[in-house]
Amino acid sequence: MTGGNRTSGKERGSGRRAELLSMAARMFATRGVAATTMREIADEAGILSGSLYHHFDSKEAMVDEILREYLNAQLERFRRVVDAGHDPHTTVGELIREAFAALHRHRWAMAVLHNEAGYLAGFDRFGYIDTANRDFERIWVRVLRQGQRTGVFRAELSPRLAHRFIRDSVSAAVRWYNPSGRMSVQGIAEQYTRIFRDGMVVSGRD
Amino acid sequence: MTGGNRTSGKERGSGRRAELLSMAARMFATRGVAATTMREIADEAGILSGSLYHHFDSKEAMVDEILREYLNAQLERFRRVVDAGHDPHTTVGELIREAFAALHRHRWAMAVLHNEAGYLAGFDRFGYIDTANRDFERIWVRVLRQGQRTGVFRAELSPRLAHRFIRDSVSAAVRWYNPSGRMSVQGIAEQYTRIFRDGMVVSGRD
Amino acid sequence: MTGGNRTSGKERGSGRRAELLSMAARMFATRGVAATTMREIADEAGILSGSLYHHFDSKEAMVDEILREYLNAQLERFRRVVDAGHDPHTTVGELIREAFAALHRHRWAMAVLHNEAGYLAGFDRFGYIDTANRDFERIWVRVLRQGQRTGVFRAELSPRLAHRFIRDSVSAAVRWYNPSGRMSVQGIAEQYTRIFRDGMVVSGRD
Amino acid sequence: MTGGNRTSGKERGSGRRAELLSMAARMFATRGVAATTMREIADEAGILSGSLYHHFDSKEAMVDEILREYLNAQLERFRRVVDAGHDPHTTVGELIREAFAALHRHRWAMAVLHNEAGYLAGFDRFGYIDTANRDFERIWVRVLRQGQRTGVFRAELSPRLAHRFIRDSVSAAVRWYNPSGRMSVQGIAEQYTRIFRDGMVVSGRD
DNA sequence: CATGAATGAGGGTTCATTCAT
DNA sequence: TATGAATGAACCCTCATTCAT
Repeated sequence: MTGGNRTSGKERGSGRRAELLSMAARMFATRGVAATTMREIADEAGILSGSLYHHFDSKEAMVDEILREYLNAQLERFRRVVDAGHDPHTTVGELIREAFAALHRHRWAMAVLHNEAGYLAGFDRFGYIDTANRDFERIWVRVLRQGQRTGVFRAELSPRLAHRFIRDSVSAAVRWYNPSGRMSVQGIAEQYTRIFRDGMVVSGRD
Repeated sequence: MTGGNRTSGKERGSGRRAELLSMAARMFATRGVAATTMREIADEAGILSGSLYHHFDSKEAMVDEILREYLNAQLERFRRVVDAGHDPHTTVGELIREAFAALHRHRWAMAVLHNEAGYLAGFDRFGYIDTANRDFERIWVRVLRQGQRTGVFRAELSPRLAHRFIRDSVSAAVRWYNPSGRMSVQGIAEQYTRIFRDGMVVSGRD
Repeated sequence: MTGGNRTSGKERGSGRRAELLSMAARMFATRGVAATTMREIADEAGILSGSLYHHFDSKEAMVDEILREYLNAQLERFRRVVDAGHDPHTTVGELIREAFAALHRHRWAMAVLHNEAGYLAGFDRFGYIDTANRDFERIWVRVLRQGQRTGVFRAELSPRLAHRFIRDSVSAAVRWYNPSGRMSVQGIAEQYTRIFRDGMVVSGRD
Repeated sequence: MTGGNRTSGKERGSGRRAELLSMAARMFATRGVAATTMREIADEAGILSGSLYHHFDSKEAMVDEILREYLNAQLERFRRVVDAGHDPHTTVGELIREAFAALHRHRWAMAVLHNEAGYLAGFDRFGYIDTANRDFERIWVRVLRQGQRTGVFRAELSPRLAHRFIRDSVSAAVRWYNPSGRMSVQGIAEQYTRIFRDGMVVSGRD
């Protein structure tokens, strides 16, 4: 009765729950969902596999919760960015910044989402991922189109393709990004943003 | 490793073999390796699961063969590109072209490699993937550095990061690229190359 | 075994207890003992499954109590009937009436006893069921034999078989008897008694 | 490829299959379906539990096959009896004879059907049991009504109740009937038929 | 080459039960 | 009395793999 609000049979908000979920997220991201067993998660937590079911309805439910939390939070952030009403150039910069911030904050969820897309597509219950992806795309495409109309972004680029380009580059980085490594998330963000905006070739050429 | 000769007890080069391997590759790529069962592959081929073992030593062996073929072919192609001795700008263009060509030719192998990195890392026998990745990186980094020295590419970019950027963007595209869709692989390649080189922002701004 | 006193560590006689036991009996009867989980019983009662153990030692103990109560009460009634000293014809009629009365009063216990005989036989602790069954048989067989001696009942019938016949017909009815349905327990009893006594064929034929 | 005709994924007609199914039927009947584990069945057959799934899709599928075989065969037999066009008195006699014959032939299936009605009702896939029960009832009720019209059977009896009476008496006998015991199935049938027809009380009385 | 029966390990999940709070 | 977290054993089922035919 720590959290107070009940959802689907199992309580949310308890510290233990969050802890277990975070462990699971890391393992799902690192080894793959199918390749991570409930027993392994339980072992890592120092409990028996059966005890996990006191907190979560199923393995799928754990994945579900991990993904939903990330998707909701990120959509919220993205919406706040576009609602701020900056010019497209600035907005895109902010969106990229938020995307990289997620690389840090929601590292494991992003990795699961990125790595297991095919696997998750096999389950009806994860249909909302597609929906969320379309929501993300709509946000990006709108601001990219705006930028094209105002002459900031190249008119010959397909906004949907450009969105996928950015999305995939950032998402894929989750696989090699090391929070305790030399490259900070800001460092990567700066370099990537540079390429997105101005490319690798020095101006004046080509 | 040229084919036609025997490797690990099972014969190579037979048409049936290639057919089975291609089916398996598609399924591994689409549903995930762990989530694709030997029986499913056999079902798809119209044989019993046990019969697969007349062609391949194990499931891992199938994945192995799929990946090795791709990695060897692609390394070969990349080497031929750099050996041609063009200037860095042209070479990078050619490398990108080859990367996108692989998106078409080795679609499933690329997808498996991209999606299952974490899973495959758990097996000793797939250690050569890391080796190959380092080989790829070395090739890219060398030509990018050359371009920076000759002033073609921005000096402030990390060549290794730039490589990852390109590699990830292309690899991730395997997940949504549809050979029978509206966007041809050349179309995608052109737009991506444009961004890699010149960015999304129209010159003269920012 | 009169109630009110303590038996095996848990108190008897509390209203809550009886309520829980009645719920459990209904569920055991409807879904089967093995197929009814302690959690389901607890859910129905609005408590947690662990809390059931404040009232009962175990699931078996619940079944035990349900069955014992019924068996004791029914044996007691049967004995009172035979102790009344009526003629066999009347006594059998009274016994049948009591059997059908139990169909109403001890509906769930009868159903459990009837349905789960095989399952319960696997437990030592339910050995008393066999004993009780033999007690019942002894009562019936004695009065049936008496009736055969006095010429009321057909001499060629096996009293033990006749007893089983009656017992099974009544017990099995528990499965489709619906207290709020059109057929009252008295109505069923009358028709069944008619068949037991005089058969379905109109007199004078065959 | 022994049987030749395929049904739902697993082959029928193989001797091993029938053997396994018969073992399972006996165990389901004796201990209860829920209380019989796949491992126990496999142990009894001298194989590992996983191997059972080479022959059957699931535990439910085994129960299903056991019940379907019995229900289909018995319905067929009953229909053949009524199609013979005898008078109601004879027909009912034949039906009872067939019912007791099933007690011998389909002993375990009958027991499962009789004992686990409540449990099986929880599964959608066993909905056909209800249908079959209604088919049986229709057959019986029709011939009983006919008999009432022609004056053979007491008019005051409810045909549906009478059917249940007979059905339940016979079905319940499966629980104590012992094929190697003193009482033959014919012996039981004769006594039961006597009661059904003429009751226990000697004619002329009451 | 293919079949079909089997293995053996393990996977997700359930469930009666316990116990500190 | 009740909670909630955990146990531990078992359950149904899956799956890569083997092998006699």
